[in-house]
Amino acid sequence: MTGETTGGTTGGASPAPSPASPVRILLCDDHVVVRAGLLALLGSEPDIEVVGEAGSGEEAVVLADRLTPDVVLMDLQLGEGIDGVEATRRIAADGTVHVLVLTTYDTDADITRAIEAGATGYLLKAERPEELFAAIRSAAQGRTTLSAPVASRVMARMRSPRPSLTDRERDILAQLSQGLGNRDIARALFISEATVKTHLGRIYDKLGVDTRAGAVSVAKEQRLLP
Amino acid sequence: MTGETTGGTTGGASPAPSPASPVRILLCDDHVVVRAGLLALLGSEPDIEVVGEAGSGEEAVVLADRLTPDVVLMDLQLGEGIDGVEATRRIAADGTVHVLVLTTYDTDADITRAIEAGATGYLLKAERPEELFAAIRSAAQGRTTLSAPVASRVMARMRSPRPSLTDRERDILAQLSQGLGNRDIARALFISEATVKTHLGRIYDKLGVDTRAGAVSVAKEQRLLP
DNA sequence: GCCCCCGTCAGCCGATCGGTTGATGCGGGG
DNA sequence: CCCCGCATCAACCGATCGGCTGACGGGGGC
Repeated sequence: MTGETTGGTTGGASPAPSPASPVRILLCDDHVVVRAGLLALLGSEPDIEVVGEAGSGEEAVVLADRLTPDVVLMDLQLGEGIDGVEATRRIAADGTVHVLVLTTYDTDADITRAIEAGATGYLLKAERPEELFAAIRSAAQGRTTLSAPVASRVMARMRSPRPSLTDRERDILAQLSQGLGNRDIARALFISEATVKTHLGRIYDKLGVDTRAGAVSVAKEQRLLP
Repeated sequence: MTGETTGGTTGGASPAPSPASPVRILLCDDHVVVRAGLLALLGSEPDIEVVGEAGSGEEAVVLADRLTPDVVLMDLQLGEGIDGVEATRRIAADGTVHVLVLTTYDTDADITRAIEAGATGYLLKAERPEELFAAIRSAAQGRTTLSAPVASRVMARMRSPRPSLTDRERDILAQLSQGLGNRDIARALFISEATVKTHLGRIYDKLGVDTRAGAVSVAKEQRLLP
């Protein structure tokens, strides 16, 4: 289906990102003031046009499908409902709409999850407006832009082996952060205590700790849990 | 010094919040887009004038002193330097400038710390613009406005005794969240293991948990730690 | 076909934790 | 002056944790 993704001078009928037709934007953020801010900021740029606003992930998915904007500006923290990563995944799934993540946090977990979900770029809200404009124009053409601190983290992550947990380890960690003991975790996940201990040991290794309290602390800090 | 705090029709020379002279606002937020958003949003209101912007707590304290705005719109999370609570404390100290907290989180700890620091109101960024305008006008006259969810939490807190920790308990909790064992915590704080255990027991009681992992989890969630 | 990763499980041991009871000293408010 | 909240410490006990070694099966990649 998708066929031609970008190219620069597609002779298509309607959505041709060129100096003639502005970049069409869909905003997604659960905070009214942030949406208003982006609206005002982007209003000053003649070649950028906001065609829609979404206050939730679900809304963004629907509007992205209906409006087919060039770029969706997506926050990762969306309060109720699906989070920004999931919304990004669904919107970016068919490859027609580019998602540019614009959020507050530059934690490893957020960045990698967003990129894995198919985000075209990752910017921080503290970024200078010029950077945002440039990133939007890049994203419209499918080019990736990362904030400087984000780029640093990505590079660092590429170098270091792997601080990523398996699905099962995340399950264990989730129970652990409820303060459950090994026996209770085992019961909750329908496995034996021995297995729980095995997983915990590996979690400690990966997070660089050696106690459950430390593991919970690191997990919360790196936002490895919902 | 302070003398007349508010009154409604002070015959003073310069700062008289009346329909004639607009409410003078100082913005404080470390995110450019948020400041831009507030600027745009408030620009639509004729009786509200933004007289300054600060990107850090320190800057806000200086500008509040120099510009003596009617209201400071203050975010609590400010990245580098002093946080919004500390900035609020310093600005609100002499009672001439009202601080209206406008932030993302409605956790108990944030709310109470902000109010204790002297904030005149507490709004969430997800609030409707009309609420924000109304709150600003109220704050200019020293009247308190709370977002609905914030008000609920405050009421709930008034009813329930006090999930607040003592200073020493917070010290213990901080060490605990580093994943330290009782012996290490004792050494770090120059007390005996027995004392650490005593404090921990009380912390468990107050947080409604019975393990160290659970305590760290609750502490992180309620933002009881820096 | 082999190997590696993932998830599962077992047993052992010393160290640590959580709960309990009880005691001391210091400071502030009634 | 007495009481209470806070911080400090002691000793004890059973339960739990963390580290270790070793094992098995299934799925994916080479």
